[in-house]
Amino acid sequence: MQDKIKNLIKDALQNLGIEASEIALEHPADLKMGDYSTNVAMAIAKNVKSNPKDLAKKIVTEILRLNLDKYIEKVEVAGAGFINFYLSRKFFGNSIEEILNQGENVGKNEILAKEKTKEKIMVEYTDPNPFKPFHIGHLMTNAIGESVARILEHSGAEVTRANYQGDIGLHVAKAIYGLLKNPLRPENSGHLPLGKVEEGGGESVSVLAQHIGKAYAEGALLYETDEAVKAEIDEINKKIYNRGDEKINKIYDWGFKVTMDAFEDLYKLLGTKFDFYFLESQMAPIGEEIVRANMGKARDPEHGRRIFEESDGAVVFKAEKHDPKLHTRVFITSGGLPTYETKELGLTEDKFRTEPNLDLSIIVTANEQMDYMKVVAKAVSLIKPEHEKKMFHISHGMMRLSGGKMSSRKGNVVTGESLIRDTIALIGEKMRERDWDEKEKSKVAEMVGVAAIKYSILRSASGSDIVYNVEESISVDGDSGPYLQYSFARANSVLEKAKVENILPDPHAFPGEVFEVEKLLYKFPEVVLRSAKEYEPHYIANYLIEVARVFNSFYGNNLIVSKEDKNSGYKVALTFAFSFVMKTGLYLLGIQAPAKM
RNA sequence: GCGCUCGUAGCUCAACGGAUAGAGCACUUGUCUUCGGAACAAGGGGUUGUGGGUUCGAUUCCCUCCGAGCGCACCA
Repeated sequence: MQDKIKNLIKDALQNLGIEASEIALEHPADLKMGDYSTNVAMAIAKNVKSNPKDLAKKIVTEILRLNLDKYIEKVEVAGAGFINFYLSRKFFGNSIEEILNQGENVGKNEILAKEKTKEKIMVEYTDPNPFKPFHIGHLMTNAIGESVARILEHSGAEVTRANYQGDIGLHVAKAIYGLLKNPLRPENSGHLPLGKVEEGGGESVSVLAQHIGKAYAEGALLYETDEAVKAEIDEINKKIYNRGDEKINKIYDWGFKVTMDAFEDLYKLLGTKFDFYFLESQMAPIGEEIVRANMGKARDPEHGRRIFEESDGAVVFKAEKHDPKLHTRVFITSGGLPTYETKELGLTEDKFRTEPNLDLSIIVTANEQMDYMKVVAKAVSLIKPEHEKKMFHISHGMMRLSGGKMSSRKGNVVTGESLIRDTIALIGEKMRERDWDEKEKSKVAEMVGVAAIKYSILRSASGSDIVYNVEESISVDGDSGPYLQYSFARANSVLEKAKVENILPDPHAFPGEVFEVEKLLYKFPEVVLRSAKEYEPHYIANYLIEVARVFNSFYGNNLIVSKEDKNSGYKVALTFAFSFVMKTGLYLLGIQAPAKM
């Protein structure tokens, strides 16, 4: 449709003897101003020495003369010289029919399927560290990464999901120190932040992981304040590296498994299934080898300098020599240990070894890591330019807390895990009156709770920080994930009723008027496309909220299922179309759509 | 100090250089014997941080200043 209108405008201009290179066609902000709108008249008025409004009128006359498409109802000049196109009843009926044919495939496109081969994309996200709590930042990268992965799949790419975790390092030593101090035994389970131990028998991995999180916090605190403890933790750190101490090995292996299992439970809840797990300990040697190989002999062709050099006993990369906005970073410490930068280098290499035909490697992290990611990318561009061209970094804002002190509850910080559990509990409370099977209820509460959190992350552009208000908690009405799910569940029960009353969807039985929902539904594929091109899920989130609002309004003002109404079949078709768009849209955000809630 | 990101209603956020800057929350009022009230209908609330510039047109692009967040060598 878009192309049709563009061509129509082009033809009209040509007949008027006017050259126009690019024709901007957009949807007006207000539905009253038509379905498509162009500003060509204003843009070129100056060149042809005419006032925009007169020019617009001329163009419209020419368009009308060129014979209208059956899908275009009318064309008007408005405002300062806009040309607005109104689509016909038939067009909307048609678009509803199209959505019904596509079902949950609605909005699919093939921009990432070049010449019938799918583009291979790896998305790395979440990246929590074993022995540390799953915090709110991990929740953010997970929500964004999963959504981006799904959007790219919907655009024809073959996506693999990767997770990268710091399985060694000082943080592990701190946690193990804490665990040595407070071993986990039944008699001193007073150390546990004990709520109830879930589901029978022994402690769940979730509770055990919380215990490890506390141990880490204690170790981290004492590391800063107590010299003796600091020395002790440094000693533990060495033992972890060389695996020389049997007791520590045992605790390490146990703790690693517990935290990784606890993460896995969360991924399941959040709807993520990873294809690859990369571990820092394994990336380190790969990175070190690259660094060593590029000292001395290897040269940056452009500047003729060594890429890595020694400085104060450490191996550094002076990125500012290549780009004044970058800075020097240490790759190998004076103590001979590889830093995160080196491991990142190894990770990049390992990703391309794992997936040799990778077309694009996307990494999702918080923007606090932006600058050093740029330094690493610069290093990669000098060592393996072919890899650097295939790397893309999505950096998102941080989740900040406002409204009251977060520690005011149980003297605890809000971790990602506790936020999820609290939100689900809140939803469960809201559903208490429902006389459903308990298992079903808690399943739905999980879906709704996760939706509330994911939506609150994905509703705004991913670059900026988002503020989470502890006191008001995550929103469940109005502009929220549950609102989207609710409108879907509602549509679903209307469709159930239609089934019972034996009213079949009929996209041809349309009434004279065009409902506002229809004016939004056909835009879904465009929105998906934009999200895919910009790696920005929030366009979909904003779109869905608008559609949901308009559908709820339609629902409120119309009796959809009615034997008396000859247009009922059309309204049912419309409701079907809405439910497909909503379900698919939610899926792209990584949110499930329960049939009832 | 340097670099990056940002500043929109009381709060949280939208607006691919376009038309009267839009939503939700909160506040005020109305709808409840129709398919799900996690809803619908309506109302008040704005000099888009400041001052310039580019443009037919600027919340959007450029510059000044003010303010915030993040990052700037052996942590990740």
